[in-house]
Amino acid sequence: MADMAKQLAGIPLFSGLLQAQYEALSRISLKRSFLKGERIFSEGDEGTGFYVVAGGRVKIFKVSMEGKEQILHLCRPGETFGEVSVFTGQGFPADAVAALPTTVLFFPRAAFISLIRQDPALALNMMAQLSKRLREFAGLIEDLSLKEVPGRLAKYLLYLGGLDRNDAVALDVSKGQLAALLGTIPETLSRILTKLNHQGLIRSQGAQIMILDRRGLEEIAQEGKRLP
Amino acid sequence: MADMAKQLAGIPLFSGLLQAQYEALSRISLKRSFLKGERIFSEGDEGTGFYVVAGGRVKIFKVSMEGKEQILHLCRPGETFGEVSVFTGQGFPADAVAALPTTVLFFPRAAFISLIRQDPALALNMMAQLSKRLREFAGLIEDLSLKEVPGRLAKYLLYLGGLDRNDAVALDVSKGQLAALLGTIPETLSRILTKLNHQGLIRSQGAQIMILDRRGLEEIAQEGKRLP
DNA sequence: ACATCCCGTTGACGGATGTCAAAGTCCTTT
DNA sequence: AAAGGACTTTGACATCCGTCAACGGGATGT
Repeated sequence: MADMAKQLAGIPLFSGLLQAQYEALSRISLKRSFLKGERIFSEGDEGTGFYVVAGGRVKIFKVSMEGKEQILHLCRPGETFGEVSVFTGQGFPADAVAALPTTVLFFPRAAFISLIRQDPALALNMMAQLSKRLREFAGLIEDLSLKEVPGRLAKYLLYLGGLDRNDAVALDVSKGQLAALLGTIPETLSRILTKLNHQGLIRSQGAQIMILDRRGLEEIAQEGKRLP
Repeated sequence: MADMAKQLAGIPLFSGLLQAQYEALSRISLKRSFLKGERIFSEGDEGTGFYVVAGGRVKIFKVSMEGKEQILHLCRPGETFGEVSVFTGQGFPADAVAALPTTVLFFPRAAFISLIRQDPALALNMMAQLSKRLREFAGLIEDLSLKEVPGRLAKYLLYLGGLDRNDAVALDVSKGQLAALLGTIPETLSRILTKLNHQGLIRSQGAQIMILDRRGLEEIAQEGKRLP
């Protein structure tokens, strides 16, 4: 139980809480594991609580009638998902599937809310979490509506390359999933990658991509410059 | 001061609080008014607090390099905006402009946070507010990515018509703004409205629109049926 | 080693939508 | 009433992107 508390302390949502809170949290939480591809919940399911990713990765997404999917978020360890329905009382707004072998902690709604009532720090953390997600979504909406696919891809590559100021980046998702993340389809993504290669902006080989011209990518990502 | 408290009680964010909280809220809030078209804040501005619409309407939006705008949300009386930067501590994630002559209440960040620490009900309300917005954004992302413009328009018309089960709806925004809300441009919106008229699904005349074929609109909105 | 399958790539094609230009309409102002 | 301006509509056009189809390659399992 003590190491459980230590594990919880490393999660942003639970940072800076009192010791008693960690014990309470570990008491109410349930550990669940999923195989890669296994569904965690579906859109519309009743939300009886929310989740924190302990290990693996969880894909939150919407699916169209024709089967095309738009990824809303890829949750990595320490991130939460399913919180929305805890506070609105409605069903989950999207689907959740394990994108890798995944372990999550589940926090039942009622018990968690009563903890929030007791500890304002937990409430503030949760609000920060929701706000961060809201900001991300606003960015995604902006990208989908105001940028073309090359712009979104360039932005993503720069994001990957900006993490460690490294020009050699490795895609951490399959290209099909990257397409769904960028709001397009694998064919289009493949064509644009080819163009970027041809233009000398990147050199890509499988999931390994070298950023050759940062400035060029920035022009595409920010100013919407066209690819010849 | 007493009527101020009464006014606050009508706002979802502040529902169900203790009397003392209403007094505290009115003490820390600032009333501000804006002319139609006046800017309330810009993306990136430091967020020193958040707002509640008292009267009028506030447009929250993103603008592309080329000047196209995507409306994220039209805030009506009782709704909040600018909360995200209160909890993330970063700048505002979008622009805010008064879409009508507008009055807002401004709540400075530090004072509001200290109120949250004192009243879990306020915290829970705020989380519900954030969650509701998150759900909306998820829907907008889904629409932008997975639906075509006719689908988004049909959904919007059905939304307007569904409020009072009335088949005679009146657009409450200009067509240019509606286009920005749907993630398109006025020309495209105009063409699609013409098509819907021609198809006998609606009969539109200026801002007045008669829904003639609900089922037909639903097919377009949900199943992505094409317009001939 | 071979077959199979999944993923990614490439090509041909069409449709939806943004761009540019111009005309038309409505409302406000003078 | 006339004039001006903003909003809306319509047309011609370009292009991005999704669809369909076929191919290639690497991984897995028999």
